[in-house]
Amino acid sequence: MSEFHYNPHISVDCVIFGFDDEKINILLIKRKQEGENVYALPGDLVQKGEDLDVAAARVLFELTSLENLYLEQFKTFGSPERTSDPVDVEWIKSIREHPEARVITVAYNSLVKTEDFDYRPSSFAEEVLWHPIEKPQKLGFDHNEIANTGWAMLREKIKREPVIAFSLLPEKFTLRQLQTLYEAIVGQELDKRNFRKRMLRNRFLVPMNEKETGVSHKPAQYYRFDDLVYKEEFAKDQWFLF
Amino acid sequence: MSEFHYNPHISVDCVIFGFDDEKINILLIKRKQEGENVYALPGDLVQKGEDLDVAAARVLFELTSLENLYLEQFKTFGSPERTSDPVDVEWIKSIREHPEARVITVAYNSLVKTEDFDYRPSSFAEEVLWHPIEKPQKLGFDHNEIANTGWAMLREKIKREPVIAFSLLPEKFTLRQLQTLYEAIVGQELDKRNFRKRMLRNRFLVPMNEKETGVSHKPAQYYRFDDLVYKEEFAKDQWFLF
DNA sequence: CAAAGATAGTGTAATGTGTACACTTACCCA
DNA sequence: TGGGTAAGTGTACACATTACACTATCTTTG
Repeated sequence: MSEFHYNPHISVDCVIFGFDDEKINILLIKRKQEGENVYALPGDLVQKGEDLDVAAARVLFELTSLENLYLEQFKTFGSPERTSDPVDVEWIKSIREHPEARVITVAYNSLVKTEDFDYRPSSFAEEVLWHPIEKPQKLGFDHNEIANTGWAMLREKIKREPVIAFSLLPEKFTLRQLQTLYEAIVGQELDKRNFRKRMLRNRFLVPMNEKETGVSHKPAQYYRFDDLVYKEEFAKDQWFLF
Repeated sequence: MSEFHYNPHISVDCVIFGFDDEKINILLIKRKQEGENVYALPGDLVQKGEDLDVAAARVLFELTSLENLYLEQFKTFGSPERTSDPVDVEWIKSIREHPEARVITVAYNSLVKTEDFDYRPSSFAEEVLWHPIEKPQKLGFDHNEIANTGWAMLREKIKREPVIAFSLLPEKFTLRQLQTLYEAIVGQELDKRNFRKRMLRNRFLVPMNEKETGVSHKPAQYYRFDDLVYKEEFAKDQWFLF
């Protein structure tokens, strides 16, 4: 796809969250410049006539082969200086015709089930990796600010609408996985009995006819998230808050 | 200021909220086109080298002469079709050199104390008016979508961070005014005693040595909002939720 | 095959929070 | 001075949150 198809002034960047049964990670791409590694968020210029949400979904699809992911625009970054670091300018020169142009970027949060994820090389990513959100990592452009803002927005949002957390879990999961996920998000340990009590009164959490196998302790019940029950009964209510 | 100074691809639009002791209004501008009135949100193209937040503050200042208003970016609208209604195209032609350009707009919510407000004519507004947020009004471009989204975001935000409501009230106010404001925002009546009980346990709400005068009933105590006390003691806590 | 190791799974009592509800007070005005 | 009007006040009940310790069930190993 030639640059002719792109709007050189607008890009999208994606903060893609995944959960590895222990902590929250974000997906970074690595670009190679003269031996030094520079990490960045996946993103791309918006194409001419392309809607913003579509552009973000396209970036995600090119990277993960996944469609219909949880995707939410959270903020637009437009500082005139945001792409003027010399290292970044050099990188832009290597891939675009108008490196001097001011680019405003619309940032999106996305949630993926790690089990579904199988990344493939893409036009803008030489290498892709999961990076723990809590571990500092210098990123190119203003991507540190973007990632930090996205993470803060996600934590706020999940308090208000905890159901989006299920986008980070496999189809079947144990209550222990669910609790670990919430602990990773709110950043503190939660009481097991109270957590279960609150969760299990939500009817959209349905037990499956299946238990863990191959574990050297009492096997856990598998549950699934029933989207229909949620929409029918809980859509308007706030069902619990931390 | 000539168009030379503007970035023809990015604009800001402001949803400006005010409270008239009864209901919430938003500030609209009226443009005159061949006798028919078309209403729109105040907004403008972003200038070259101008930060987005600065552009929004500039639009507000040009319209209200007020600075340091509550101002929060809430969403960016970038549908390729958003400025293609014939009536809007005609309007754009009359004020800009490149009417065909795709313009992406960054939308901001703003809160003003109506008492401070004294609008003046500006380059983009022939006439300015307060319009009740609950009363339907067709707006140009995609401004209905923008205003509705802004209102929804404000209502959500104020549940999480109720303190921003004080940006809509005068320096001194009664608890009745405060309650009416909350009722306008949440869209339902609240119990007087419970409302007071919850409010008065917040130490940043401080009674003044002053009461209402000239009312034909028991005069109400005036209160003020103490920003310092709020920041010191309540910044990290959620102090109440509806 | 029995015991040890590991995590799943369970209930209750105390405290705190939200909700519903009706009368008295203080001022103005006629 | 009495009537009109909105301000201001407290209590009882229901519900939600919190703190906390033992038993159940599986695998592994000696």
